[in-house]
Amino acid sequence: MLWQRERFAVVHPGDLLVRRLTIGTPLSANDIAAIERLPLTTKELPAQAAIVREGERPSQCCLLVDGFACRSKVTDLGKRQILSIHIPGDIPDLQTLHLRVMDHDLTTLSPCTVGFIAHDVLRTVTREQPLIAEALWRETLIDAAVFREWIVNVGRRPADSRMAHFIAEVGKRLEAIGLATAEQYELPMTQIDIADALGLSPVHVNRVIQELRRGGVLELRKHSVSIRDLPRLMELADFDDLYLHQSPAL
Amino acid sequence: MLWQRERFAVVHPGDLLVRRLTIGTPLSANDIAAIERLPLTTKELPAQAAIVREGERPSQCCLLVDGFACRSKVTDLGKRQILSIHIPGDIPDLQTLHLRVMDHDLTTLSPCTVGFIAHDVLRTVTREQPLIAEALWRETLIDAAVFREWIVNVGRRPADSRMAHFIAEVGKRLEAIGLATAEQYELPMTQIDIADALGLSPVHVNRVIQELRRGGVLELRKHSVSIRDLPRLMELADFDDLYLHQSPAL
DNA sequence: CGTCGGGTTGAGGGTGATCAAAGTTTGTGG
DNA sequence: CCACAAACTTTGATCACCCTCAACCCGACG
Repeated sequence: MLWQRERFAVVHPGDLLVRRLTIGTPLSANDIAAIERLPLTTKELPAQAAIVREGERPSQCCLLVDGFACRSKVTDLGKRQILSIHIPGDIPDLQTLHLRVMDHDLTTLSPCTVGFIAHDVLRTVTREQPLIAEALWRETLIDAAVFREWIVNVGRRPADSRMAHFIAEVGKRLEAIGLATAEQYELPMTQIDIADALGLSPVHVNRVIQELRRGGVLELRKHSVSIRDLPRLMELADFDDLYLHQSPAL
Repeated sequence: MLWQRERFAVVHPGDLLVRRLTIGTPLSANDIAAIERLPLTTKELPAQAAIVREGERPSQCCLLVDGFACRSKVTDLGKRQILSIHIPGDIPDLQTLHLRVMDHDLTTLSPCTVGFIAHDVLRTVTREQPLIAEALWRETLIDAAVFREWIVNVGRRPADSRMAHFIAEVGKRLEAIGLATAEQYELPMTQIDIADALGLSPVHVNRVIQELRRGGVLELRKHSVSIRDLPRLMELADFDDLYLHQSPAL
């Protein structure tokens, strides 16, 4: 992943945020300037590091500048469920701005660069510039739309379809930020992680991957995804990218 | 449900909204007045009526004044997944304020009274009074928190536990608005609906209900839930109400 | 009284879980 | 650079949870 870190090192984290927010909401020059002025302290984290944990009351939000992270919960029986995957440009704990206590964990999947923005600064800006508030609000709404699709995925799709949907979603989102082509991307997750994201056992995930490989749909080897037959994948996945709301709000 | 409709008929829908929003966010008298001034057109709907459908671009949000509703999606194989249950005081399509196109359906479960608030009015108010925006934003964040818990529920809990969790959640939320005691409430859902909410088959839902009944945990008969052993239910459900964020934001 | 939606029951099967062990890759320290 | 450990992947065998199909029952309602 080193190439990736270096690639993003040249991008100012504030720019990353501006680029992201202006996709959905038309911001004024004034708004954009305000976002760029946001004080941001960046930090490097190793893989598998906790960014925030369930029960904590953070006083800042985290902008993922580089690397992959995920949100997860653990049941009383010790089973882990991954709730979402996060990629550069995401603000995976934006909800802490208005929900004080974390109801789940946020963890890095790969080595990450994260930028932290203090809640009080963010709250001041959003109160003074309503369009910034709306742009951020919209981000959390897209988040929720993805959660909804995941409920459908784990609730109603068979394992192969579930897997295909997951691969399609992550690919689509990486493509939107220029980190993937339609058929090839890096995914720093073990089969155990994928199992936790899909609500399956690791053993079954392994078998599904092999089945998709044999079927010529996709290759999935050591953190690298290659889609061999995109139409088949999409059909198997029952994938409709509407829920990602990647086109502008208006 | 008639007693319920009459009960709520005396409450002005605007009050319902004020009461709900002030739980989480401290609003000024000015804010409260603005909310009460919001023009609201109410409408009566029968059970099983579509309020908004996937693909539509509504120009208003819907405040559920009385009755039950749910959000759902259908896969290409025709399987339905219910994404959330909504009770009086909820604004189940608040996300349409910033995400133009609906990515799922919103349907009544019982006869409902709904109040509609135009997007443009809502947008004006939220831009002028940031605390109202924050209060509404917070509502959508709690929504998302519930979605997350549902991912865990369908992804990682066995059928009986899943059922128990669902019953516990709805009870807890109804209790918060004074529509249920801890052990008794009305739930206008068929076993088919419950199956679609839990990602199970109707037949299996039936068997799980019987098992819980025999075990003395709960009764569930024709739209009426009676919890016989609340501690057992909670334990079985692995239920922690943290994710409902029912205590104030601050 | 007949119909219809919903609940209940039984039989049989399949998807995916669990358990266990053997490969394989990765990383680390000597 | 090699040796070793740890983490991850793969495979096989067995099992259970839950699904499907099909029939029947029941109460509500026209």
